[in-house]
Amino acid sequence: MDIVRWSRQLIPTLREVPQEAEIPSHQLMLRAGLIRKLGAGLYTFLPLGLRALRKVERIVREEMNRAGALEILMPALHPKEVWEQTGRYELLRDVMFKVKDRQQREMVLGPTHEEIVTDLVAHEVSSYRQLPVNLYQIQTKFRDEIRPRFGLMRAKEFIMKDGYSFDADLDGAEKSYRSMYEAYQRVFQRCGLRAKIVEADTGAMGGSSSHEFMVLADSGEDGLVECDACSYAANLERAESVLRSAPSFADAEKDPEKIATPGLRTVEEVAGFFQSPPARLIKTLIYVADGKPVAALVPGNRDVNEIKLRRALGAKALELADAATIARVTGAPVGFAGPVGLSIPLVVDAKLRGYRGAVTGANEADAHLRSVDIERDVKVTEFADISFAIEGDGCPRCAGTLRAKRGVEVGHVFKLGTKYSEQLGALYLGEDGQKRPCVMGCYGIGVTRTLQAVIEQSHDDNGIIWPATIAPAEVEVLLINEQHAASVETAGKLVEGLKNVGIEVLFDERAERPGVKFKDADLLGLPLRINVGERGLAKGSIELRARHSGETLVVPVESAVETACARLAELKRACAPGGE
RNA sequence: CGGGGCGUAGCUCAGCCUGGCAGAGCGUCAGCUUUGGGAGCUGAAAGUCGUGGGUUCAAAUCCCACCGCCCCGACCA
Repeated sequence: MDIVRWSRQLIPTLREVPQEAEIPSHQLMLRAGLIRKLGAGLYTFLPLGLRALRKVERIVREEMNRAGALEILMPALHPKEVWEQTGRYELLRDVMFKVKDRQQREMVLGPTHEEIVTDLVAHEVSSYRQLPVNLYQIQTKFRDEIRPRFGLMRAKEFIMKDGYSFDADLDGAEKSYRSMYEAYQRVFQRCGLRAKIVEADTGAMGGSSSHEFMVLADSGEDGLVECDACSYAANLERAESVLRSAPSFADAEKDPEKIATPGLRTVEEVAGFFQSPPARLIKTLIYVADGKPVAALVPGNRDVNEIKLRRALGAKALELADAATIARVTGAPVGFAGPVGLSIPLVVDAKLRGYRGAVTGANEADAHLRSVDIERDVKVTEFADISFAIEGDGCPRCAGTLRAKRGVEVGHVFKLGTKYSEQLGALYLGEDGQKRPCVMGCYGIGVTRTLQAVIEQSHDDNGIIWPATIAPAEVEVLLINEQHAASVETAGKLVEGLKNVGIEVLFDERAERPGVKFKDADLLGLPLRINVGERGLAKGSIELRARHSGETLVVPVESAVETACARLAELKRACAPGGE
């Protein structure tokens, strides 16, 4: 273990909040001198930031190895052709950085590595005797994000642990998935993170199912719901929900009636006019799916979930229709579309089943219909779940109620099936002499994002509060007056003593005023701090202060190392996975 | 890509509306004083005012174009 002397380090702390940073974790990483920006989504790790990053990586490695995964390192630069084999060159076209070599060969900077690892396994694995195999790497990924933001949370270049399992059959793949799922729980616990596991959509990865590991935070980019009674939790992209009671509205028995609503287009305006809750309205949105117009109907208080809609339609391309298309299809300007009399397919949200007395557009400028009965008046092509769940919906698994939260996705595990192994020829010869594709899983951890998520979840007004397991150093020794000889001597001995028992020490021996050093110590947030000063030494003692609680112990100099050691062990235990 | 904001000293920002010597606080450097929660005094260094063009006797300030950064949205393993 080494000693970090503040005065000989590069720890450029900032008194003020940099203009570029919005959320606490980003501000604190900059202020504590952990990172610096080169450009949008591009960051340099300074020495202390790198130390913390390496600790996260070490935890990830240890848990991957424990679970039997094998570390490899693949290229970040890939020939374009590998990506064309699976069709993902097209699919991920916009997120990939593309470059050419001197011979004008087209290359991409890898945004992920399914194709590359599967190609490897296709060449090197040929028998069921070699399975299962689980390979991972910790490597820099490149994605041309539409909008990098929040520092390391969404960067153009970031470090990711990506792992891939290859099994002979579904049972084996299930076991591999389970084992990674459990390894991930351990990883995040050891990083001091509380990660919520949610059911997730598989997106461009493909595959059958997946779970995301979410760190709850208001600044999180993902919406999710969790049940207040059972363990159900899901990303909003995927979340199902139920209505506890069928809504009933006024005038349900009457026939549809056209009402003049001049200039009223939005749900709020129309709901206000009818003095009804937005839920009484039926929103009719015109989409173009694979070139053909369709109408999607959802309750007025909900939004269309385009992922669900695309799945319901089985469409490859899906986008909102433009104003001209809407006018052609509905005969009315934007804002007055309704389902009655439309001749295009109508996909109706399942939550609209039994809707009576609803208000819809009349397919005519400045007019709406009231007393619409979805079953009686609308030619429903298909009922399907195509809307987002919202706070207060019923849980699909129990009698509980769903709560809406936001989270940062720090890990994602997928069951991939045989999509990649078939396309890239990752086949093995079974016991029976038959060739079969490997059943795959893939598993990602955003390493740099995880580091920042820890800070987002663990800080106060004064600065970072590092979990003991990933702090850039474990104990800060703060020399209050560097001109007081006895203090200097004692601090020096303590630093040596801590080092000798294997503790990582940051020694703040700068010629700064005490206040400056105290403020910097809180900002940087190492778990324990030892203040060595004249006042304490007069009584033969130092102060041992815990960053997370602010609790300060007065400890005799002789037992300072021992006490610090014991305290640190406690703090580390708090991050240990259950049962250890 | 659409909408909004910003770009002046290392950092945070004022000055711009109403054109006329480029400023403050913090930081840095030197000296003195001070030493338990971002000290005090004295002095100093430090800016092509994002870039280019235009208007004007004169542009940080007005106009045009471009670049960069941040936020919201769309999008996203």
